[in-house]
Amino acid sequence: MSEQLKPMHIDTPYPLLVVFGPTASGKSALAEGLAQLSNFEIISCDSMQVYKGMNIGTAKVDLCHTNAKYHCLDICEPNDTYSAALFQSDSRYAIEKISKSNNRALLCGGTFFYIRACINDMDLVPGEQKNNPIRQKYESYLKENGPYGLYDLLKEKDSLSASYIHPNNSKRVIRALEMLEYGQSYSERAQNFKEIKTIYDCIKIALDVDVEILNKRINERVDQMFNDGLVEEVKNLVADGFKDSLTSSAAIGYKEVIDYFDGLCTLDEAKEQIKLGSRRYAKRQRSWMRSESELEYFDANKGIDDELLSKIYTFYLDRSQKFR
RNA sequence: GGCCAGAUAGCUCAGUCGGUAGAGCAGAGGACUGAAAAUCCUUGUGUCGAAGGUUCGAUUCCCUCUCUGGCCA
Repeated sequence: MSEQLKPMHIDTPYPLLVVFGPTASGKSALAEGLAQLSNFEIISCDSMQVYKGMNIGTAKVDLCHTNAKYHCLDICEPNDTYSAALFQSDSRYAIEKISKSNNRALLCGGTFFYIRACINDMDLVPGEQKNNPIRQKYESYLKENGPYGLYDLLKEKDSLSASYIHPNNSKRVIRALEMLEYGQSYSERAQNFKEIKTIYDCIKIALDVDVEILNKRINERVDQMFNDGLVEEVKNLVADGFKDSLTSSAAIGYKEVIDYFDGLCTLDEAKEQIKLGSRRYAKRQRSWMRSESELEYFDANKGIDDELLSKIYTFYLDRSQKFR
């Protein structure tokens, strides 16, 4: 506990460049462009691009057609259960590696929670997703007593933590109960969420695209995914037992195609659902970005051109002086 | 041409035994510490198709018209 008082800091030869932006805003193109421009190595911060074989639907870069260095891509099987905690250690390991070769780390991806887990002074309480007897216990309690029954249990054991969580959010309620069994209280942490500092020197930027323009790009991108063979990709994954996975099969673009395979909707309906799901995802990302501190916004309505690239690169270099 | 059924929120539709209306979806805003592309919360005023009539009062009843389905010719 006393160690928590002084924030951890890890030195890197250059400050990290952290790129925020909703899905389809051009983050990947920006990262690729900057890697061509300077000695950046890219750490993908994306909860779905970590899985092998999920390429088209996650808009993953084609590693055969780039000489940029990427990390945290294709690091596990679709049936594995990856998590923020695993990403925390994987991404920090990548930063260490990049630093040793005296390159610059560029974090880029849509899973902002993963970015937070990486750069912030966040220690995560244990919690296996699979074969976890504690979770199984509370999940069956939920089944028997309903969300409010479960919530009452948390109120009994730790009323302060309960006050931070909505009764309907059973996933979080279970997690809070699980944390208690490890001697940790959700509330103790929740009180300090806003105060947590980064452990690296970071320069955070965000790509800004008008909603109407972004929605149009999302629609076009989804159409392109289908042209590129998304259905075939999902079919292959399903043949390998994809549907039993806990996390990866819930990805936008995948769950909808599975519904189509299961006869729950037409292919056109699946496509529309993917567009809708992507739009709503972008909305959640925008909401997250608004609460993210020290974000420098760049207009990306016209896409990623050389002008924007050099503008952002210059900004990064200028801001880097601050850390010297 | 005749008969029937519709026309209400961006969409699909409820409803008002006559006192100007509400759900789902979409949209908007938000939360987020080992599932995060997940999970969860908040948010519904619209010439109730148009004109006229009855009435203290009509989106609701009556009449005419327009449009959309369906059926019969």
